Amino acid sequence: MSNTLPKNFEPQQVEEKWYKHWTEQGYFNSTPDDRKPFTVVIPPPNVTGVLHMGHTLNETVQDVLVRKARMSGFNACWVPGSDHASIATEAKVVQLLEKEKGIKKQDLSREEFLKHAFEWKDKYGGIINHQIKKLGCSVDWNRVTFTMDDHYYQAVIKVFIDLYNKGLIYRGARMINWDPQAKTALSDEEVEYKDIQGKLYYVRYKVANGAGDESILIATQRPETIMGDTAVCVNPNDERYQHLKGKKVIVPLVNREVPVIFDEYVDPSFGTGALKVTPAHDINDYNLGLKHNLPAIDTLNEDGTLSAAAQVFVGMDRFEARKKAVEQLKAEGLLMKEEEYQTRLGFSQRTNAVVEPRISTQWFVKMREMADDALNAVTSGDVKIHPEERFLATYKYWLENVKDWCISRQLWWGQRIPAWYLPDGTFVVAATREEAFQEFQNQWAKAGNQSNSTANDHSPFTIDDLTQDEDVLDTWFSSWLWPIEVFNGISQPNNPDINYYYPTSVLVTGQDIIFFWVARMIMAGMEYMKEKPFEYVYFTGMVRDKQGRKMSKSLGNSPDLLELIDRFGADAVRFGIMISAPAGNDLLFDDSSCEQGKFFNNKIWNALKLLKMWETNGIASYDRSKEGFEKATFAATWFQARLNQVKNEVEALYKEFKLSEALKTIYSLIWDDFCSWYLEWVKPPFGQPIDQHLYNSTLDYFEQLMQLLHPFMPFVTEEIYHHLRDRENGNDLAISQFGDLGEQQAVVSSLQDNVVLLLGNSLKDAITAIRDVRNKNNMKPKDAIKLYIQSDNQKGYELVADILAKQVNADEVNFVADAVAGCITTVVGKDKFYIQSEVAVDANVQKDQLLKELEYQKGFLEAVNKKLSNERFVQNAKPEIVENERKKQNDAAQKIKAIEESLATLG
RNA sequence: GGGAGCAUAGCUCAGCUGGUUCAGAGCAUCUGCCUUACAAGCAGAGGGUCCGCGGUUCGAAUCCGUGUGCUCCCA
Repeated sequence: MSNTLPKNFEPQQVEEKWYKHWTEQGYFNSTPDDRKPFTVVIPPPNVTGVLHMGHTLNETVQDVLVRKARMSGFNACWVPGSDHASIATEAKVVQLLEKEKGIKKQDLSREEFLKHAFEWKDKYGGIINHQIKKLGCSVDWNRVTFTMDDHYYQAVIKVFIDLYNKGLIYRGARMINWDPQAKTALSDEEVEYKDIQGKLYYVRYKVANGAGDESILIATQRPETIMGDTAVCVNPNDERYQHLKGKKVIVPLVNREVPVIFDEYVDPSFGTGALKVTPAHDINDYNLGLKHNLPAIDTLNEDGTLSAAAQVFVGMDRFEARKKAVEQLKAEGLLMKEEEYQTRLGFSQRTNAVVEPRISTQWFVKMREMADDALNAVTSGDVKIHPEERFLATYKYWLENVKDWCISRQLWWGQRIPAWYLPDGTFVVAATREEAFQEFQNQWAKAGNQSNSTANDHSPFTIDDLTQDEDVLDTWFSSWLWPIEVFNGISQPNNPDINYYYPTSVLVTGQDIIFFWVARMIMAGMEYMKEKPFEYVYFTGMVRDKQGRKMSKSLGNSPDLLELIDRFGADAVRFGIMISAPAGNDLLFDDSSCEQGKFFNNKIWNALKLLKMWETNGIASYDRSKEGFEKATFAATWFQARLNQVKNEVEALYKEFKLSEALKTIYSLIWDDFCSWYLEWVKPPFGQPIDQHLYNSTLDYFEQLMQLLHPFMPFVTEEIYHHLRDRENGNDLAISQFGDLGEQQAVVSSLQDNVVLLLGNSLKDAITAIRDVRNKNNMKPKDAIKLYIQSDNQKGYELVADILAKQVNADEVNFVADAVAGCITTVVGKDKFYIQSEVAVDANVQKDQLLKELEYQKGFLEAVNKKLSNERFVQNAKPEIVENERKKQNDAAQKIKAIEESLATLG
């Protein structure tokens, strides 16, 4: 331990040193034992991504909870890992291959592409882990899991097969959301809707065999889909179109005759009341088509260009085709009107391409039953959501209205769907080609095709005829197993880890993935573990910039985490994000809060320096009477009481997940109570030795404060912990247990905590009031005063008189029974303080102040009197309330008396 | 269109089951201090019709209704 501490706290060296030490000691590694587990699984970030401020918030919250649990007797286990993020990663790999190596995806085989993708993953996947380390996260690095690890891959396949066998997965042609850029299907949740200024086109459809120019006017937003029209629909009650019953109309551009159908679905007041029906390209039209048995003509290719079926504009992009279609309709005199129209369009969450409703054969999960289980888990209170009021309703609504989940993606990066096809299109679901072949044979045999010899393979197909489904599974179809499979719970059911760590304790995540992930994890948990995956879900808010804008790459308003850590230190960044993060609310993040954290580091560091200086100056052991001891150690007695009080407050705040409040409370305890009050109270005169009791107590308190703060700011606290006292190897704050430090209180006092706290408050109030007087009267800090106290509680003030004298620079403190002439008076509560000074004072200043106070107290008293004279109040209010009012009445009267007396002495 | 939430000091927010220890905190502002832990600091101070309007109540920032404004989710 050295006394040559640097002027300021230097985070860079300290952080690296401690993180290395903690991990080398294995403090973050967990294996099952007799203690209760506290399990957290990290929401796996995208493997190729970097941590943004949202992650920073999430990881910090988790680390706070995990460290707190580790220090509270739990076997804390925090599992890190990452997600393969199929669409996002594949898009990135495709893009980079083209840019860096000039390779196109279509020129690669599946195997070649995957090889590139894994290379990419190995190269960039480490960034996230590095960032998590830099932040100080206490994750178990022995448990790093990736959603494409072998065991995880197998688990996903196993679950797919199981759900298929249970009839919960099916394959079929449905209207799905198609991303023409990524060329894959999307789930409903992957589509984001935005308000767009569009146009409504009024197009004339001629009536077939109609008299002369007879036609029907149709309003559409998508004239480029006209070629796919297979009917025109009107409301059966619409007077205007009764005459069209049984008639046909001619679709423009392609001149196809289609029927006019009648359905109440059509809103007669919208547009012209006539709707063109394009079953292949609109979900509502699709449903109408099913109902009326209409053909669906798919006029689009998978990349969003027009297909041969469109007959015109073939190969043209859909938006280009829209322009052309409008031009041509105009030329043909069929376009009657264009009008501006506010509409909502679906965009792909990943590529931001306009999503195309498309009929396509995909794999789906039936959600109804599993959704019910997931709903029960939450409504029964088994899984508790924080903050509940905000998210419970959203959660319920989604689950009650859940639709089947489209899980197939036309991509290569991900778990390949374990379905095997024969050339005729029939398929089986099986983990391997061999199993699939066996299954086919069984089916073939069962169907009565008994082989006529002893040979076991007489089916008309060979194993080489089998082809595997080309598609992979939605990323979330693997993520939903996360809390189970990070402990190998699917691949090796009932292993010791899963039995010990599951269900996990708390899931910390953003509210934006409540459906994608949280709800589905609960489903998977209930389905495969018959138990919830976590006890609590804690939703953090969204991190926005100072102006309230969402942080995003395109706006460039998201700070780089490593750079922030570089500038402020990890503790300061953690402080910055936590201090501005009220539970569940969005938070406006600004660098300045990190700066505040840095200042805080420095403040603590300087308190350490002060203690080191005392050590150098010497420690004295005084012999004292009991009274003398209590007097000398009042500050310590008070701080002990205050510390106990705050510890309880913080504990309560943790229980409610009010982490930001907890940090504020600790911050204020350290800065205000410890540094500003306590240390000043016990500080010996310059160069003098400090009382041994006080010194030891101060060390104890400092230790406990560091322990209290450690979950939030692990590095600086660990560093200081080791500076405070010499520690044996293995005695580190990171694994210290709450309650173990400072249990044997250094200062034993006969005074009750609440008495001490009250007296402490009076002392603080008196100091502040007297300092205010000094300030207002322009006294220099060096100008000493003489102080006279007139109080009912002389005994109490005697105990703290030395502190008071020091804090207000009084060279004399006396107790008096009457007003002292020639003094400035200040009234604190019922007590009067007379300040005598050499400096000439302006009586008006304090007179004004006293008058102001008098006015307030009189108004206050009047209000109380009014209340107490109200019979209905006295009758109806609770007795203790009335009693309290009487007390207030009495207090106010006394205060007024004290002030008036003081005013009298001023003349 | 359906649902949820929010509105308190210049800014960001606390205020649990209604009652002047309830009108608060942190930033920001102003004043005075380079006091040998810390000027990245210390000591003080000022600042609010608790969004508008109704209601319930002895009593409303708090409960109810309504209007306005904002945010989010869903179609």
